[in-house]
Amino acid sequence: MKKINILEKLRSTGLRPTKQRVEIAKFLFEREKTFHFTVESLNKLLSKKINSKIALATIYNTVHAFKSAGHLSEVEVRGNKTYFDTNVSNHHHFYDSETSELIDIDANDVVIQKFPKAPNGKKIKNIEVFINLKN
Amino acid sequence: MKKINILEKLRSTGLRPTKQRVEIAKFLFEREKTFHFTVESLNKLLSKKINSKIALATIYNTVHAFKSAGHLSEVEVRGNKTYFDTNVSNHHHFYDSETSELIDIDANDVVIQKFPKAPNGKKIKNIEVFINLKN
DNA sequence: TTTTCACTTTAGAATTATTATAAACTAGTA
DNA sequence: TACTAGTTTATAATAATTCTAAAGTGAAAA
Repeated sequence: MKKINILEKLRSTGLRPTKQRVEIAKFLFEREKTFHFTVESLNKLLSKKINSKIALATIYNTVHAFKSAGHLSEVEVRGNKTYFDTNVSNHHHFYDSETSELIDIDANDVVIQKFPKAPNGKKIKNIEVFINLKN
Repeated sequence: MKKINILEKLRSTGLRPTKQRVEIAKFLFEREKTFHFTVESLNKLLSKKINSKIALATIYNTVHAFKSAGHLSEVEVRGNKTYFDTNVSNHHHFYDSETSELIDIDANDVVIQKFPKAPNGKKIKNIEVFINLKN
């Protein structure tokens, strides 16, 4: 993935490609594997990686902007921090509470044979499977 | 469920049955249906329900003590608050983000036909299925 | 029954994650 | 080039939770 695609990716979703957004987008999306992070971990990694400092508030703004634009998904994890995932396709997760590490599971690797129908006037938005690990 | 059972329930798990713990335990466990709550909601409900005020820190302490003792389970919900559940058996959840409401799903109502094996030296602790609802 | 002490409660301070504010900055258009 | 809406920034504010240390208490021992 080249820088030009990052610019297009941002513009295509109405996000003005500012210096900070491009830096963050390159860091997040120019990868082979999907990437899981919290705002805190991203902030630390970015401040090591790049020379120019990006304000923490900007990282929050940007991550939320990317999420709203569909470039990131938010992963539910027990605990106080919010995890994000560069994999925005429908998929599931392993969670290793020993290391606080998330691992993607391809949607095709999980088959749910039976599940209840939604209550009263509700519909099912999506089903998330979360496999907790131990040693 | 009678008060004597509450006392036994606490004692059997090494929890000294203090006035506050018994009050909270009665409120949580003397119910027909399972009960989902956050510390904040529990605090509000308790301060309405009972005359003697219980400190917020005590509610935190007690809920965590009950969780460690296996009398409560913690439910993963996207967002900043931690939800607890009086249903400690293996089961799943609907989550209605419109109302922030959790609904239990019996373990028997979900059948997972296929799931990946745990990575490297890890084992699967449990599998949680989370069905997000929309209107 | 009284004493004792480890466990518990409490109010308030501290911490942590996140959001709000408002002033300075800037990408894209006119 | 100048303008403007959108963006960044430092800092303050908020919210959830944990910490602290002093006072209180259940239950075992005397």
